[in-house]
Amino acid sequence: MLPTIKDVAKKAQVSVATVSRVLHNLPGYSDITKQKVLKAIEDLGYQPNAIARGLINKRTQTIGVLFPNVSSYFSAGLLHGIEEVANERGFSVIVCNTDGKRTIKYLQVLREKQVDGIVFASEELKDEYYQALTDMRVPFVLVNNQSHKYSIPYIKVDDRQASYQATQYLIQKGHREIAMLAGTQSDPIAGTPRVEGFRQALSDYGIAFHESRIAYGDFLLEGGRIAMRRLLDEAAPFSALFAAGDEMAIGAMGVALERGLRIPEDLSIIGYDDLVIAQMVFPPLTTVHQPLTEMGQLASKKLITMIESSDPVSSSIVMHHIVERNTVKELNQYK
Amino acid sequence: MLPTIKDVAKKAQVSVATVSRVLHNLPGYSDITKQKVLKAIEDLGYQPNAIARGLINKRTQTIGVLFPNVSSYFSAGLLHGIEEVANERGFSVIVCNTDGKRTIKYLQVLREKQVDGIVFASEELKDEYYQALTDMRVPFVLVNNQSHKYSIPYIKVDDRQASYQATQYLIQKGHREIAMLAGTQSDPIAGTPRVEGFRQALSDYGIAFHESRIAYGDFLLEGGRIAMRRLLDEAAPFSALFAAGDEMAIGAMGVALERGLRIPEDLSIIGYDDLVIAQMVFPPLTTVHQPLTEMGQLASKKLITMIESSDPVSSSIVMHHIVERNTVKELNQYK
DNA sequence: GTGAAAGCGCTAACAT
DNA sequence: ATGTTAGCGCTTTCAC
Repeated sequence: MLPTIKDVAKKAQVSVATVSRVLHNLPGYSDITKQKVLKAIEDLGYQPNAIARGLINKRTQTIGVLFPNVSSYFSAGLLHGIEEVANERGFSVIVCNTDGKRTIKYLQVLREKQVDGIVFASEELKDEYYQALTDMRVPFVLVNNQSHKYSIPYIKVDDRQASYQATQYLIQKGHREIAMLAGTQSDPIAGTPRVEGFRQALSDYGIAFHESRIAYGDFLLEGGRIAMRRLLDEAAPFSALFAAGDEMAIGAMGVALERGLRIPEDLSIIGYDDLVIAQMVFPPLTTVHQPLTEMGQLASKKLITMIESSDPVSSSIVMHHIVERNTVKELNQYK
Repeated sequence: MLPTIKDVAKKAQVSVATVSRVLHNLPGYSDITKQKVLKAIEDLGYQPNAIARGLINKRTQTIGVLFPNVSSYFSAGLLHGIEEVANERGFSVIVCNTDGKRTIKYLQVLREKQVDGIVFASEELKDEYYQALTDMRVPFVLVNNQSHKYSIPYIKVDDRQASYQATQYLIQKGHREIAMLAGTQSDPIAGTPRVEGFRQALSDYGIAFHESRIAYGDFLLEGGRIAMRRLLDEAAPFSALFAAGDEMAIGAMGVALERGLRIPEDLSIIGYDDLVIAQMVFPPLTTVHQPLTEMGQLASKKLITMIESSDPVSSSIVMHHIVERNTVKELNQYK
């Protein structure tokens, strides 16, 4: 049995109340008692029981984080940031991999475990989830994700604008025949807005939009490969490609290379996300950087602010930027 | 305030003991009371408080996982497996990013939070950690890591053998001039054993070992790049390279490509780990597969077995295997 | 300056 | 079949 506060009290020959006082640096004991207590704690190797504390304080100093897929690079980056500031502020984090179907179940678990707040990442906030979340009466924030229906603090980049700029970047490098590898068509967060940004940029620069030059993937490597083949086989020729996710961009690079296309000489590619792999592939991928760690940090900060002060916090649109590496060629005619 | 068992009892007009009984499907109540209780639970939206439960049961149904770096691909894969089976068995997981220096602090937190067990991943088990761990009196397992001093269940691949086989694979493809990109020289887990396997294979096949043909990196991309340049500049020429980690292998690929070497035509490369990126680079990397998810699953299974039965469990050497992709060329003279 | 005691939400032994 | 009660380890009010 681990030593409890009672053991300490007995050993120091004081009451548990006094032990508790010195534990919390509250006033009300002589210096000599303090020493006795400290010594007893030391001798016994006593450490307070956070469970018992939590029962009284109604605070567990624990937050829950829900991801659809913990092992994606994306989640890993966010988690890193979330865990970092949570830790600094004295909170632990319970990770939950919803796999897109265990969300409700996990919310229940988190409620039973009495977490003090929740980070809800990369998944659409369905009504059902919203309901469960508000029922628990703890604050929560959305990451890489936003709700139009409810006003919940969120942290994300402006997908539409980032896509616009990625497209614009290609245009400014002299490209006019540009194809797009879009994400899941139905995805209201990372799907539609990125396509809109792309189309808007083309339109603003007076470039006709060819429906054939857009193919839909699922953000994953293999989906990117398949969509890329379709593009290469069926679309009007293009000199540049905007992929709405790095994995897809990398899949596309592979397909292009297999077909003997050199990158960027024969085909320019710009990705989206700036996953760590973007700098590992050859040639290194030019892409839109999303500050994942920072987003995670912000999420924790906002959440903990809400937990500790219960006053409302604002949402954040974090800055993306284009990281120029070696997959986009400047076309001669513009030089 | 969330409803408590008392609220349910009052509403159902029974005692809390009865509510507790139906909650746990224990015998001792009529069907009619059961209905009343169930209805009250439903109406109130009651969910039990796991903190209060934990205080009594001395079980929190929570495990802690310590990683030196949560956001590495490596940890992400392990975490995935760990979380998956933990969840199936009714446990939550608290992640801790030790960053190589917060280990002791985290162990303290996990103790205070009364976790039921701990997965200690990818970090050397120093005496100090061992001490803290045993002091908490909860079971723990080691992943990708092992202790020679203490007998703690661990899960890992046989690094020495895997390296031997990777080297052997190159030899069997006809290569005799083989260089190695090793990991951190002092790393007793993933460093030394891999070098030993490499040397042993060369020796067994009667190939002389050139000290110049081995360069040390740090398992990371950039370290791999630097070491590769050194190899290319200073080592006796070689037709094949064994990199003790995929990130380093990919860094080496980039350097080779930059120098105009074609892979695998001019240089064959085999990696180690089979991180998801291995299949994303071009050409796809031949490498030694480590079943990360499976290792994570095993870790959870063993740990939970220890928690629930407190009888000892064995260690596991999990199977690696070589995944043949396109970075190793079969040399003509052997055809 | 210090202690006794109530109680957080729940379980389990003991009554009835 | 159902209720009463004593804690689990801690915090905190109230006495002294």
